Amino acid sequence: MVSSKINTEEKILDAAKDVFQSKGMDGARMQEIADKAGINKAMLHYYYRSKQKLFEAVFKNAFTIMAPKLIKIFDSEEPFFELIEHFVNDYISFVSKHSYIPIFIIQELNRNPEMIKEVIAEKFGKVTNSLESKIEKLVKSGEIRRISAQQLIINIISLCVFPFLARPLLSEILQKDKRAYKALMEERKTHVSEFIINAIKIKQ
Amino acid sequence: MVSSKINTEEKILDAAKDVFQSKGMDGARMQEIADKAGINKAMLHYYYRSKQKLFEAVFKNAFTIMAPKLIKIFDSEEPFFELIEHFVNDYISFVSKHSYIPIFIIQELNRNPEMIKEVIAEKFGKVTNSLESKIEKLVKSGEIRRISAQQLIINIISLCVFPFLARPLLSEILQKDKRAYKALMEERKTHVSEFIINAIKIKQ
DNA sequence: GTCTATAGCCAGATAGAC
DNA sequence: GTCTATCTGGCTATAGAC
Repeated sequence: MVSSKINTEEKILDAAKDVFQSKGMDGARMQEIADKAGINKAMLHYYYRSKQKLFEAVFKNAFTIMAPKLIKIFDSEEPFFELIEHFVNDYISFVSKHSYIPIFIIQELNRNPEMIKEVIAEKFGKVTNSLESKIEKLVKSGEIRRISAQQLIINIISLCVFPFLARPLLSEILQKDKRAYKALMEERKTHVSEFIINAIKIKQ
Repeated sequence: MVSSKINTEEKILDAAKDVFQSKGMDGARMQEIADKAGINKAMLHYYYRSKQKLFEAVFKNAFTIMAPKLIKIFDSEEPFFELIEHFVNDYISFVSKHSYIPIFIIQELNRNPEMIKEVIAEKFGKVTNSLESKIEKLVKSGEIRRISAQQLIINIISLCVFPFLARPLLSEILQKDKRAYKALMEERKTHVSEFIINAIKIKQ
């Protein structure tokens, strides 16, 4: 029984996602994808022509899931401190559930930086400007400290994502097993936004 | 002239470093390493027996360069705020010069998390404790805000390293070319420590 | 120690029957 | 659409001459 008659095309994409995201483009094997999808190698080529094309489908998919979550920080009308709280909480929750996605995207973009131009569109350009001017306004009105908007954006994303990329290293340094590390990440949903707000808020 | 008669073994390790760090274990080709070292494939096996062994030599080397720089944050006797300033400045300088190393280590540790146990020794365990108790002391004496020592450590490392891992993504989002992104990283040498200190310092 | 030549394997891709 | 069988090429690794 199980997933008997969903689209073969989708079964392939699902299996490919697992394999590519854990092994990377170069480490992935078409045979393993076929096995995991419950079909044979020939079918992979029937649907996707080549390993490269299949990989691109998986990558674009991952990026398409990731981008809207990320873009929320640029794109909200909430008051700034609430925006930070919500973004940090939501984004860390998302990455906790899909921890393969960031390392996959980062890794493959470093392998082949040109890929980004195919997926990013100009979506981001406009929204970054709007956040930047929002931050600059808060600086001028004296609600937050003088700070570079771009640096602040980098900081927010860094604090949310990095601990998931570096989990093997950090969990060893901090002597945390899997469960304890997960608890630490859970804590971060509130810790990080407090940290950021403390860094920028001007006390009256 | 040039590097004519340095050890063949070192020439190999140098070439292997370049290739493994830009292509990863799976993407690297022994032929390319041989070409870059100016010798032939047979020599690679003569000196290192297998691709795996050569890779391990490169990985341990990279980790051995990285670890002492990282460990400085745990291991210094400076006053805490100065420690942060110096660590952030030095670590970002280091990563700027060797930007392949962090992505290489992170990537390969995710591919094979067991590797860490072979390289990390217990060096880290002791020093983390010492930093943690130092932070806890500052919390109790009211010099810095109540904060989890471990979260703070994660934050510091995140803010230093992540922008180099995510450069292809961030430089596209922020619309920075290579030169402008480098300038942003230069700025971070002071920006990040100010940000951290503002986040934790208690104003009188 | 260093080379050329090649063994041996395994991957991605395709042909062609059903 | 789905399969089996196979081609073709490229890779790691080794044998063996110098």
